[in-house]
Amino acid sequence: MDIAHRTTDQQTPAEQRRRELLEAADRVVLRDGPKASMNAIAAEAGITKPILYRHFGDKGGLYRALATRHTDALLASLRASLDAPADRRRRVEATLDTYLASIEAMPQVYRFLMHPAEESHQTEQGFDVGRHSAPLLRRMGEELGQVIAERVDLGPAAEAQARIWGHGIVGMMHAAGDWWLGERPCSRAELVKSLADLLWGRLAEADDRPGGPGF
Amino acid sequence: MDIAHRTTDQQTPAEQRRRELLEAADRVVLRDGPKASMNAIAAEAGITKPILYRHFGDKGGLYRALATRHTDALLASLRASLDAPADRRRRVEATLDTYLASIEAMPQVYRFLMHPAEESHQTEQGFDVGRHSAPLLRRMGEELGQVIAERVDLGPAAEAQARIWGHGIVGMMHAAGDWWLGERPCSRAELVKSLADLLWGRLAEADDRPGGPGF
DNA sequence: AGCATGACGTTACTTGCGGTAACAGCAGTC
DNA sequence: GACTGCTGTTACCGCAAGTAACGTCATGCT
Repeated sequence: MDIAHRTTDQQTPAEQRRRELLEAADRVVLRDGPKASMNAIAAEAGITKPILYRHFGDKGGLYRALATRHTDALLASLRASLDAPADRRRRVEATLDTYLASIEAMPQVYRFLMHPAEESHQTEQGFDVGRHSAPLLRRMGEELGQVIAERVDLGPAAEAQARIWGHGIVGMMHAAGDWWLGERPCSRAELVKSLADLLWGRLAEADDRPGGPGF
Repeated sequence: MDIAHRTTDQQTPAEQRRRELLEAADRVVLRDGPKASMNAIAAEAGITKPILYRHFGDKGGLYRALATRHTDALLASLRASLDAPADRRRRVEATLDTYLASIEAMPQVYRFLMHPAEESHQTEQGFDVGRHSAPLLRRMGEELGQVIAERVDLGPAAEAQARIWGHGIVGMMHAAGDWWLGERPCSRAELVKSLADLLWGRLAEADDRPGGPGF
């Protein structure tokens, strides 16, 4: 009685098993969202709970492993867009579009990554507030900040500025994408163009409207 | 035996009670974060669970009531900054600063509003993905989009553009603020200035750095 | 061979939370 | 005085996370 067909024989059975479990978990999370239960995941994998716990420690561990996989994949495609040989505006638009296309194609994955619904029975309160935010946003922000620092000449205090911009731009992309995905008020291309325009300072350039409210 | 000192006698006991319960819940959520249990909240209010459920239906109802209170408060102060009589750059900076000052002053509240950790025992999967995002972001985005549409002359397709920008800018502010609150890499004033600079198109103006990586 | 180690797997349990009966006191009110 | 409606209670259900204790088979060491 052998396993039906293993993808590659070139790795330890433990790693192989872990991959299988992660893939099963993936299927369940894609189907049920972040509220997928450990029982359900175990059942999907054809086993029972304690094995999951032996492999991943706790639910957070499993989810972290899943998130890392997807995050890595998304970051890889973003890096590709960021590294395309074109002028800055083109690269920015390509990156925005890549991100939006990804979340559009896999909304469940996106939702899982952004709202992990964490819970640790013993979180200390107070100082490390922001830590619970979706780690994907942080990673993307840091990454983009680094790219900006490398490529754009920002004068003094460039380092700090670049990081701020990285996180800010990622947040802009994320929030706009989240809203767009829910309401679909326009095409993806329009959204990309509008966001790029925003980054290109069109808010500052535009005139006031006649008869402003404050006067 | 009278209640110690009631704020106003001008309301029905039911409303009065509801306010008291919400204040107790507030205290617990501020102390324990979003994972505060209904038991704990009930205990803090000096009563037991079923009363909470009679007043708020379920946990989501209570949290929604709490969130609405805080969201309204934050939006009110943001509107004040947005309406200050000054030029656009000043208003933008004032609004950013107001937001950041708020989350800096009440990080627990902020965390609660942004990560409600919702759960409904019967969520349908698929179409309404983004719905679970923090409603505060949506409200702020819509609000800002409206303000932009009212005040800024954007030519054709102004409506759509303004909403996109509203959500985008709010997302930028949020993500940058979240990161900043966690790492405190610079002063609030510096963060405000950098973000305003980003919105003012300094990313587009800046030169490439000598020796870009692509070539 | 004999035996220890350790991965894989199970059943059955504990704990804790959201949520819900079912019941008890105590207004007002016709 | 009984009816209504509010306050409050204890005690329970269902369910999910996480754990304990046990069984089983392969491997490798002496």
